[in-house]
Amino acid sequence: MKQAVTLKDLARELNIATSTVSRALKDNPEISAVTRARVKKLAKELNYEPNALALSLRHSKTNTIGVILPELVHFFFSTVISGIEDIAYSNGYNIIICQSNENIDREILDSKALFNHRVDGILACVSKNTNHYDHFIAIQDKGIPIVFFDRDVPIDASKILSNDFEGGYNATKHLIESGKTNLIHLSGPEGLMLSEQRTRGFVQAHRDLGIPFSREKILRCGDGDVEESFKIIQNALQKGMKFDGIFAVNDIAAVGALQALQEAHISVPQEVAIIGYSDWQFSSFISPTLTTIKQNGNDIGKKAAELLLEEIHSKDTFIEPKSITLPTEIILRGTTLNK
Amino acid sequence: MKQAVTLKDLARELNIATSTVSRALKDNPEISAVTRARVKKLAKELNYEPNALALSLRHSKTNTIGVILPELVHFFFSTVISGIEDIAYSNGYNIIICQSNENIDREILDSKALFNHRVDGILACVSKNTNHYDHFIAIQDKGIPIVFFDRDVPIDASKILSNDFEGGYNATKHLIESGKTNLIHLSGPEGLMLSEQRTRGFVQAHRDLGIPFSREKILRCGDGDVEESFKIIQNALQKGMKFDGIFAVNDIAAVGALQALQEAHISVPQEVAIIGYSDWQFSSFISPTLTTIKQNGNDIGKKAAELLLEEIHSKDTFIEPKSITLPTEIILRGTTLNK
DNA sequence: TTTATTATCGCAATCGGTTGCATAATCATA
DNA sequence: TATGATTATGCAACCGATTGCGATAATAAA
Repeated sequence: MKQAVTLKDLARELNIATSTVSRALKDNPEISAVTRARVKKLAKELNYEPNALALSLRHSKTNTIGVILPELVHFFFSTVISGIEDIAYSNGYNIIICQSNENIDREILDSKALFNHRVDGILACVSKNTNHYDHFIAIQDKGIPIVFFDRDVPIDASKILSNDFEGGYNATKHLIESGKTNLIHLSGPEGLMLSEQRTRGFVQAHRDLGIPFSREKILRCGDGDVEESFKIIQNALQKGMKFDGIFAVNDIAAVGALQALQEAHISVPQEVAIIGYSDWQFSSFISPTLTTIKQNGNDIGKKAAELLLEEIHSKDTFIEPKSITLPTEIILRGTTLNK
Repeated sequence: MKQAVTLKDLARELNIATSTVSRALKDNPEISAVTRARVKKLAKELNYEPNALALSLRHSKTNTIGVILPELVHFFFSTVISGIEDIAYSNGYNIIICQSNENIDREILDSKALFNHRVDGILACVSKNTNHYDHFIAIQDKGIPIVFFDRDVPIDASKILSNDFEGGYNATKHLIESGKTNLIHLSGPEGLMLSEQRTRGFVQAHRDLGIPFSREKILRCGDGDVEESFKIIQNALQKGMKFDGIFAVNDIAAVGALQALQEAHISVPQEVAIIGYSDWQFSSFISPTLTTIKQNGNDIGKKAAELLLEEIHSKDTFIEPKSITLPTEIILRGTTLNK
């Protein structure tokens, strides 16, 4: 099987030193124009491409950033990746993507693999069940910057977060201002700061707007699939629970709730309004269309990548970690709008 | 800033040669038990991790496979990736994912980047507008195996395809057997073999079942967003075009069609039935739920990765390219079932 | 003609590991 | 005691590039 062409191959062919070839290819003025031309011609003929591994080893720089995230299949994350790619590519960086499948063990393996590949930096969104952070701290200690996004972590590092409190607050406020005052909340997994913030927003909006609130209005919905929230709402209805509005921790949970309501012949939004979170792709397809809180994933990805590159480029001088919280936006659609 | 620990660091600390350290860490019996223990102890203390770059360079093996695909945001592709990951990880390989954004120029850059990183092999799904293949052939010539998936290409290489002809055929047959005999087809981009196969299936089913067919039943729908097919169907209705069934090249196009019909107060599936393709995540959420052709992305990813690994492991001995076509499955739902 | 100055190019170390071979030390055997 | 076998370790080349420094030859200046 053919092997890739190396500098040495070119040098042997032209009967000159590899160092000369190297310099010629990068237009070093110390090499005569004649030699430069000869080298370049042969390089083109043989389709020479430099070995990035060797370069990385030499320069201790891979021009690669690693990305760890829970699941690719989430629409939000795929928009984050697009944002990351935009910034990375335009700065000459490649990216390696790992998905942890919401599993801390996989996350640990991934982080180790990225370190072993000597990525120049890491962008990470921790898994739902990540409850210790040694694997990230160990990498930071080796001098590799990490920027966390979307999900907050108790680590001294830069973070790009979405304002989940505000999102939860505005979602709830919108429901209340639409005339719904008996709300329930499908909350996310316990311990995931992002979902706790949304819940906090839900509670605070009740207080600020003078709506009574009790703890049993919060229904835990941690798995994040349609079936789970479907059953939870179905169950609530069977128990005779009364409510006229639902704030779901994400659009998937909102869809499950919607289906349960439709099956029970409860009209949406007339009898019960629903608001989701994250503006998944399907949310504008379904019927009625789903009101939701949009996090701009693309922006989050871009900001996170920019921040990381900044830290990479000033590796020696210590940089104070920044924490940026991006605003959310409410997308009004059919599940809360009564036309 | 701290630097990563190297073999040399360990050797200096222990006052022995790096080669001894290297051997000790991998339990080489030529090294005395005492030394081995000392080395391992220090390695653990300093949190030594081998530099994958150096290893790769030395062995001319990165244990990494590159993946090129059009867009991550497609549900189908994210399932393919999961399949690839399963196989890759369990065989000790990492993956680098690049998305071409359906753009051949980006695809060329990606393929070059992957080659420069000396991935051991590449899994590729070409972009819609890829019309020449030199960039892939150049890489093959350098001895790096490539396996293509989902979209067929005129290259001598292994391929894992989905049986798009069969899918189109069965979709059409299902519509006809449901009593719909005046069908239109929202077809995919011209030149994309996969969409042409689906169209071929559409035509052949008409022939086999004795249903008259004319070319104007095929409406080109190349962009693949909801708005496009929405307008196409809206336009067709305004022109007074008659039809009682739609076979869409994918679920996104099917949703656009559904919306156009609903806006025109045409009942689905009673007046017009719809069938999509690929079983996107949202297809079971929308109302009515969408009948579709399912391609098992996970299987495609797994098979493709398995085939690639096979070729990687027998790099020297020539391997005859295999072409595997996986069957599709029809998922019956609301847009064709009249309960 | 001799010395100084350039213009070109090669040597060799380096990045962080691996590995064939040589070497030194220890031990057993005749 | 000398020899051979065994054990434990080090030396140095190598993977594919880069780069400081030195070498050589050609040219210019004195």
